[in-house]
Amino acid sequence: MKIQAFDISKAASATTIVFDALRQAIIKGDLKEGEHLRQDEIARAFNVSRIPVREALLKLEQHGLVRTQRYKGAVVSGLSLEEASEIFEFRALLEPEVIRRAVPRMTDAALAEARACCEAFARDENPMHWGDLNRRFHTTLYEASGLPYHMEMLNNAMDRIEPYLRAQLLLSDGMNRADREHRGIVEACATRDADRAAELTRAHILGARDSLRNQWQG
Amino acid sequence: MKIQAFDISKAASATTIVFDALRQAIIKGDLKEGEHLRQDEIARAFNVSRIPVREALLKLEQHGLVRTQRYKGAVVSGLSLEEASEIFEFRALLEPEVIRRAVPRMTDAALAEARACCEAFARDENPMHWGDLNRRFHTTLYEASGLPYHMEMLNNAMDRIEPYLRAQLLLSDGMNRADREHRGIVEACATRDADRAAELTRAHILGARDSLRNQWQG
DNA sequence: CCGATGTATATTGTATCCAATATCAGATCA
DNA sequence: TGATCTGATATTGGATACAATATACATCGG
Repeated sequence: MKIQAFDISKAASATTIVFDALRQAIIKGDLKEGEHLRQDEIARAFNVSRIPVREALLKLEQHGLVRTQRYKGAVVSGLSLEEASEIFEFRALLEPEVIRRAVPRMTDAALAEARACCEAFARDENPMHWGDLNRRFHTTLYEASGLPYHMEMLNNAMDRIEPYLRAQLLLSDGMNRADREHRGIVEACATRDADRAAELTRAHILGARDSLRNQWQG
Repeated sequence: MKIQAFDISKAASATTIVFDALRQAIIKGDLKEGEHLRQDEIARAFNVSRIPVREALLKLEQHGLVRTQRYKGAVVSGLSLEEASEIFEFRALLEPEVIRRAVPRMTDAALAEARACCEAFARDENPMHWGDLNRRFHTTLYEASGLPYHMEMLNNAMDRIEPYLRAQLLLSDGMNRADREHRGIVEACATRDADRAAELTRAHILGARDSLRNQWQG
């Protein structure tokens, strides 16, 4: 077999295409908090019937990205400061443990990739990319943990606070500080100091939460 | 208004009815790991079309209770020992922190209800009720935490390991030990010793994980 | 007899249609 | 004038119908 084959059962169904597009739009902030998502409108936009749209909206609701009310439809669900803080605290609980378990099993390739993320993060002028790079950085470091359930929960949590994360990076010092802290975490991993990596990760996340709080409350 | 009114928009849609029923059936073990869930069959059983059934299955998939493949349908998804262990560890990370935050705000009524759960738990002869009572016990203690996101994640985690939890309680000493540990946790809460409550909770969960591992591998 | 291929059936994915409910503008009445 | 009722329209929930795909079985050639 010379042809480039792949598992077609994982190919995109209409539902997943719509879901991915809407998810991106919400996370990236193109669809804003409180905005109504009309099934008919979305269906026309994607040239499908309302059925896959409804299923996509259902998935978005399960992910907490929209809220729906019977016969009223779906609206993009923002987070209060309290709710966002709680999710940062959720991360602050999980991620230190995840990285602690990952450090002993981390390959040099993973470390190299994490460093590359740092570089790209520091160099990239486009704030729209920062969210992605930040996420790739953390995911890269966590992959070796062998804790897929934790990772899934974290990805979900990240989805919900991504707009806040971006806002926080846009602060005067947000970007520089994140960069500094990221490099500290990588170095702790490189020296196989799991406890230190965990503690730095915890401080990194709680610091982001505090800076968010200060920003919002003035 | 003398009539007993309630928010009808929260009334059960066909989708939620089917979802709740299937969720219960999976959690209670009536539907077993690997079993196929045929849309048509379920639709006939509930006397609805396949649309609400599909939406229920989608929700179950998001909760991790079934796995679906395009054009192949949904099967009840069991957990390997590894996966179950990881979820216990997830709980062991979250629940101590949740109870720590709940202790200072816990009302006497909540403590009384938790104690009542203990009593009912110890007295009830029907193992089918133990899972529910165990869950109500923990939920009661956590409610005052003011951490709804954590609670939601925990409820989801509990759903997935409920069959394992029941199996573990059925062990010779499982039930007695759980009862003892529960009472210890309540007393720590009653004396407002948050750190002790957290530590006991952690030990309680990790102990359950270990006993599960021994049972399965031994 | 064995494996490959074609065909029938079962099952899921999606489109279209109808019913139930919400929303909003105008009419009605104090 | 202003609040309430009433219908028209918009929108969602659910049912039915059709298309795409998988699965099981029969057929055929060797």
